[in-house]
Amino acid sequence: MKLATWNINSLKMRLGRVLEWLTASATDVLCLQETKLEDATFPRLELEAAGYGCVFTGQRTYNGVAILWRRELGEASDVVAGLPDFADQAARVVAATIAGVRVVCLYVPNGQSVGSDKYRYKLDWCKAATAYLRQVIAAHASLAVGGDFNIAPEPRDVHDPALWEGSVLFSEPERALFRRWVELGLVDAFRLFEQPPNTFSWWDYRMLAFPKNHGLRIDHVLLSPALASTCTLCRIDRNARKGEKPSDHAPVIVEVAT
DNA sequence: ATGGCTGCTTTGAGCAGA
Repeated sequence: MKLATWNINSLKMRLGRVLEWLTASATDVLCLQETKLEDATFPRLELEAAGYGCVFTGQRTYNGVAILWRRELGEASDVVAGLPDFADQAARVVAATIAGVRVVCLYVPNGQSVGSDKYRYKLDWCKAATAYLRQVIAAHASLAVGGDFNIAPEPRDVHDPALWEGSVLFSEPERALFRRWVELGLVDAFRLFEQPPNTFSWWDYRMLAFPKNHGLRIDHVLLSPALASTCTLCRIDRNARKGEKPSDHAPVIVEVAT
């Protein structure tokens, strides 16, 4: 199974790009973040016509997550939206079981700046996510968590770690929360393999960040130990950041056996 | 060349993203 995660920064703007990329990359399951669509306007029929099933939870303007999959894989089961035990107005989590794999799609809050109310919300949200992931790990041996985590785990995930030290996306409390998820048993699929240095998943639209490769690796696929033991590839498709009207994020792709 | 923000919103300046 090829499974990927991609913050698409408006699915309305980029549905065509998503469909082209799904076909070209032969992706089986895709987690999307920042769809920015209410459920009533989600392009379910277009996706089904193209051969993909979808589950989603969304809202106007902000947030919104979805999981798409090739319909040959069958139906999704046990669809759950949101974090249990966390009152959240934002649509940031959706989960489903597809072809025997529990797939959790996350959009972690950005946090805006260290010390802000939004940063506090990010830390609280991540603590609730930790409790949720602990439950999901206990219930599902075959688990993939794909998402925009808005956390760069290590200095090598940041183009200029000295510049970013202490900033939102790379502050120590955020990195500590990411380590908690690894301590629960989740495996950062990207680090299972030797990777080209300076591989990132997000580049600011401003300041020529992409051509200068001034990026961060903040989008991740975390795997349960059983699924990680079958993982044969993890890479970031930098090419998807090119061309007309790209998202500011590139997809992260894994291959696992099911 | 991959190029100097983008998408969204009570349509137009301000917010949010990261």
